Amino acid sequence: MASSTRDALVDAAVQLLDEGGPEAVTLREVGHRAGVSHNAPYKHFTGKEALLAAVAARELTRQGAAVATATTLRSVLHGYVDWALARPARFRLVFGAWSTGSEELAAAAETARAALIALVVEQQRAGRLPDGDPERLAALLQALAHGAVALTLAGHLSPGGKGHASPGDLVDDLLGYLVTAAPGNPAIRQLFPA
Amino acid sequence: MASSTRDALVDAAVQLLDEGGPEAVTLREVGHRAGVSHNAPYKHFTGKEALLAAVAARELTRQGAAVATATTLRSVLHGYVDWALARPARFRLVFGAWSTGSEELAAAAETARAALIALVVEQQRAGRLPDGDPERLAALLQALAHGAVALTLAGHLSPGGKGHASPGDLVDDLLGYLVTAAPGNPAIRQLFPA
DNA sequence: ACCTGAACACCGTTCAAGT
DNA sequence: ACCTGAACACCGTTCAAGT
Repeated sequence: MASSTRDALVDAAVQLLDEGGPEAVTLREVGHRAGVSHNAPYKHFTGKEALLAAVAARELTRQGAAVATATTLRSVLHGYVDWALARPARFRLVFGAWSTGSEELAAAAETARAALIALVVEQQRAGRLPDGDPERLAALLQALAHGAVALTLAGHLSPGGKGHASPGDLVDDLLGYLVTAAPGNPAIRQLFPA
Repeated sequence: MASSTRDALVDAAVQLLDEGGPEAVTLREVGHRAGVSHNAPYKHFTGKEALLAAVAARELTRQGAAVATATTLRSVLHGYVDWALARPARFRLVFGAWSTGSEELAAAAETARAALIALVVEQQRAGRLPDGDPERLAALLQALAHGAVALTLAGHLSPGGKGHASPGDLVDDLLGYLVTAAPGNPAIRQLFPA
């Protein structure tokens, strides 16, 4: 209760972001929706970017928590894709260009990364993913999911209805190729016997 | 010579974009650097976004031409990554959120896509890539390269120096997995005989 | 400690006017 | 057809002042 104004400001900022994109997030309108004056935000945040960083950190923290509770690697990646497609403005904000690196945001990103790596290790032990540095394999998976969403949002992925590969499809494609190259594949086991 | 002012405006915009990011691109400074008044741009472009769209289209057109002249799939993807890392502001602009879709930009994207698909088809015929829809495979490759760059620029990829996988490394990783799953791999050929 | 109202500098855009 | 200068509305930020 001590600083409920701060939460109200972040809430208003998220609301405006979803409604009209980043240019709709003005400190004046944020303050108005939070029931305070147009420069009250400066009593809680250094400036506009610090407010947006708080929004991004909260969003990424929730996303990281969702990753931690997920059980399968595929569901994590599909959850990532679904979130980004449903809330494109939040997705762009979280991974946008920050002039000052918020440590809160970095911590949230690290949590999500760790959860993903744990799932990769688990799948590697089951022989369903290739061997090798799990961090690097996790980076490969996240990069593909991220890029597929980003290109889709930018309209640069299969503009026509022909080769209509959705981000979810591409995630499944990659997982399939990795399974093929995994030690659990009998053909691969023959090539590289234990 | 008819509209050299237009080119001067685009040149100035690119220069400002590289120097100080998108917020440094103000119509006033663009006009000043082009040697005209602060609202002369309105005689050549609908508004600021149209000017930025022209910048993006020119950049993507050049990128597409580079793809068309490249000989190997790997060199195309590494060229994409190197360009994005060297000119992050241009990369972000090209794939940013456009409220109005410039057809010039869309055409440039289509050209680059077609060149990439042609290279994929060629590699498939050589048995060095898995079979299947080449458009979809091209989308997979582009999505990975794009996502690896985007996460790196956002600082969300291997922040520590430990699992230091660069975008170029991830591109090579994916190509390696795809080669493993390709018909040219003897183990795979044994599983799926022609 | 938290908030307000006025004020400043800056920017995108419009308009009347010039050649 | 292309350009200029003034003007308008809007926004981020600062400041003096209030409780």
